[in-house]
Amino acid sequence: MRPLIPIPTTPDGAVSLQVCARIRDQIIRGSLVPGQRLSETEVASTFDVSRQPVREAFIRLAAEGLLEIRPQRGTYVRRISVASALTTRLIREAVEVELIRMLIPRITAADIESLRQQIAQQEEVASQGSPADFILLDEAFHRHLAEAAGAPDVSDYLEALNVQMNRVRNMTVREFAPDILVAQHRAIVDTLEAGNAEAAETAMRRHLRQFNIDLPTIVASYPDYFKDTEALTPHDTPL
Amino acid sequence: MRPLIPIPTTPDGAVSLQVCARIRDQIIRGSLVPGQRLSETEVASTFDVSRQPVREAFIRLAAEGLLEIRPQRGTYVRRISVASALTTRLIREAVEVELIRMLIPRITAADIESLRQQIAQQEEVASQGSPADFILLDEAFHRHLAEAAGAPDVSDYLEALNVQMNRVRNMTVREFAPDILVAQHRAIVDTLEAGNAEAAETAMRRHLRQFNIDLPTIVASYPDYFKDTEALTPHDTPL
DNA sequence: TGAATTCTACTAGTATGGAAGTATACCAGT
DNA sequence: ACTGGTATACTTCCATACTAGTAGAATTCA
Repeated sequence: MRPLIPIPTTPDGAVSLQVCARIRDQIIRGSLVPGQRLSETEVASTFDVSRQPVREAFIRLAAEGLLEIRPQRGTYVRRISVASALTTRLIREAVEVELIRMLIPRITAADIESLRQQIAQQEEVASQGSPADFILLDEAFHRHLAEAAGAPDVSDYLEALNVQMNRVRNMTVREFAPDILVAQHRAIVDTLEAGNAEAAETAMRRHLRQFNIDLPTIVASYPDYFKDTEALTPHDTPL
Repeated sequence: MRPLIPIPTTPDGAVSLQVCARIRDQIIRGSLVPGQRLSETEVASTFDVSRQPVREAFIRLAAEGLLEIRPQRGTYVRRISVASALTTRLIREAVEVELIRMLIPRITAADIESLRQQIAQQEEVASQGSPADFILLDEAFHRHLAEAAGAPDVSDYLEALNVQMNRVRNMTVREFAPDILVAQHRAIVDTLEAGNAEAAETAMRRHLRQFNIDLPTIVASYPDYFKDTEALTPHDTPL
């Protein structure tokens, strides 16, 4: 089995939570690959703790949809469901479009400026940074949109929805082309600055549907990281 | 402490999951009230199992947002956050409006008929059934809309989002006026049948914003079932 | 009387042993 | 060669004992 990367001091509270955080990180960043087996005993000895906290960490991660516990059989890193990735993307599009609508009448010049600065940062990281770094900036961008729209809490839910999609992005370093996303971000800000509601909505939809364009290639490259691969007939028409 | 209702045979698999399911049910149906304390030992002896499976059930329920585990202190039925209830409602509105848009071009006569039948059932239950029964019918109605729109999986996510809102409905039997909701359902179907996209969208928004109208009264009646009560300045304008 | 302190009875968290179940390798019989 | 049974080495799950940390009552001291 592919070894777990050893701990570099996680100064959290309960051991169970520390283990949970570390494994979650490794799954999202892709160093634990979908389908891989994780044994309670093995992880316990790796982290040098007893089995119980590991078990509880597994339960939490299973609840988050990152692990799959098959009773008396084994625990595995959950494969990414294509169907649910498509569904969460659809939900995200609906919500972000709504945010755009709320945003149009109340966006300020300061917002525009801040967003442009973020895009500049994204441009740098896009050329030289890792996908994980870019994802952080991307989330910050969308979070700013939600805040400016007057519904900051929404981004918490959106980011939770995005976990599976981010796993995809992180494991496909090659196929991942962040510069396209940066350009789309810029298009969104341009239309927002112009106060053109319809164009902004379209720009946002096009941006989020990029995922549907990329997904088939990725699934073809890493078929056994996914399940439900037959679901690849996205219900949305390309904008 | 208010006693837990003893088990009436839950034929599931693992003990941990049985306990989890029973407690979840009691929280959602309101027989375990927000803020109430739940001791691992006490629950364990009530269900006549050891502490460990109870503990694991608690972890699951905490991940679902139904319990709050305060380390070394105690475990409590989570109070309902007004802020997050408002946020989830907003998200739901965005998604259901998107479903309406997808639905308009593809809805069939059979769909309309089925929806009307469901409304007839709702009318019966509204006058004599319990909130829990009505909620089931309500969810079925919205699920049918999602299926007809070609995105059946969306309802799974929506129902998960709705858990906290349903807790509110279940504990407020008095204030709960399902006949208003039935009328709103009928308005939605009417506009859908007419093929009027804009009107259907408006009808759906009005329907879902009913929650924002009801919430202040409910919070005033049961203040200590909530936290964040100061968040009660909903960001949406009444349609 | 009042305030600080210690003691006690809780709590959740962890460690460990063993029970029940599953998959696989091995071997016997056809 | 192939099928069927069995032993074995796993797995997750549950029970129990113990640790550590918290809240509050009782006690002590000013």
